[in-house]
Amino acid sequence: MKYHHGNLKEELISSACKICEASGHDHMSLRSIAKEASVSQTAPYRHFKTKESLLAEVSKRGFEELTERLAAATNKESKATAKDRFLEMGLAYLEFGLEKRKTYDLMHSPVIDKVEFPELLDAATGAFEELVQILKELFPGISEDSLGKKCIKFWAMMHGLVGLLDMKIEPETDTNAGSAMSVVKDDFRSFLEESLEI
Amino acid sequence: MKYHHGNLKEELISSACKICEASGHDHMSLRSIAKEASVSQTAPYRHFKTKESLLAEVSKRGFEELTERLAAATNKESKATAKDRFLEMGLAYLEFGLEKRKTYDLMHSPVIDKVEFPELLDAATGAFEELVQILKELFPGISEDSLGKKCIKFWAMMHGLVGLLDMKIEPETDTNAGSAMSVVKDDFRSFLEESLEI
DNA sequence: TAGTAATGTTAGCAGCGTAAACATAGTATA
DNA sequence: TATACTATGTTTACGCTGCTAACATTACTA
Repeated sequence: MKYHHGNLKEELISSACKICEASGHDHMSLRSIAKEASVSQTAPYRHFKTKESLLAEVSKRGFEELTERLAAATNKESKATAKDRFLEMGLAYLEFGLEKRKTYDLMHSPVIDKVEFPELLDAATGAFEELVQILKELFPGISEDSLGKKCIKFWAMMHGLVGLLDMKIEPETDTNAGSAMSVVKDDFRSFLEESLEI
Repeated sequence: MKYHHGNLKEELISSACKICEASGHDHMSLRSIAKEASVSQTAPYRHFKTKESLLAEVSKRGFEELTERLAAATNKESKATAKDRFLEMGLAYLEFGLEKRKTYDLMHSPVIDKVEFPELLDAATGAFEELVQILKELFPGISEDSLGKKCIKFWAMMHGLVGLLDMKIEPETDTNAGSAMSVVKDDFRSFLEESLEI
């Protein structure tokens, strides 16, 4: 029986990330995470005060990856116009949300109180900041007030869109031409371009 | 010991609704619901196949109430213009989301798979239909395609807004003038009016 | 009035988060 | 180098959970 794993904390987090994306955060048990890391059921308590704090770490990693993706999409090094990079960012957000659906759910789940985990709040805010920056670039000299409104509208829309796209609520128009899935997938760029008018 | 409660199913649902709004859906236990209804721990199983199906019923009631509120806000009997009634609807949506925050979370939680509960999906779609109707009225002769886009954008934005307003992610601009809370509470109507341009 | 279906209870399972007590290993100090 | 201390693992156990099975009571129906 060998004690001292060496890098257990990190391995627990990555096990947790794996299980989260595979089964969803409400099917994650501390015991199954420990098992995945080949360690006793209570070992995680040497590295995390509660289960919630481990989930918070998973959520934080999610926001960090999202931030990276958004930053890459709006990369100033690119020769693309600010508008094009803005559109890329919107696409990147949606892609992350749909690709890492269950992690995205955890990130937005009320199960984890962000107030209790300042680092998680920072990570979430960091992702939001990417939007703030590109919109500042798109609308130079914009007032703080207008900028705030634009950010909120766009962020909220993107967040809501992920939910709709995943069929949590599927709209129903007469011809079903308005299916969220079809509308956005068919012409996401024009959809986003129009959104700039918000 | 008196058997046969008489109206247990309904009482379980209302107990569940009460506990949900009080503690949040992840702190609801079947046992606490049964206790609230002064009945044994396994009694609910005579009326609900699983805990999830009871939660689905709570969620369904939530969508029904939301639908009622949206319908009341856009009431055609009213002498207000279509635009005003549209704004009222937006306000009603936000009010519901913030007022019944925990129920709203359950309604949008992935814990309940709407595909497994067609009646829940119907209830959710019913709420969405209220938006479709008022937008049709606002934009007579609009194409199905455009209508679909408008609906999706608006619905997504409102949903995202509820999340932002509840500080799940609080935006951070230089002066904090862009706080979701302040932006929307200060001038919700103008915020929504601009949204019509989407 | 007898038989059956509906609806309640009790007992008990396995899985959960977590705390307490104990075991081992690595590190700092005498 | 010996010893104490700290970090990090295990074992055991508690109360709570969703759920099943077996049983009890009441309501309905032939």
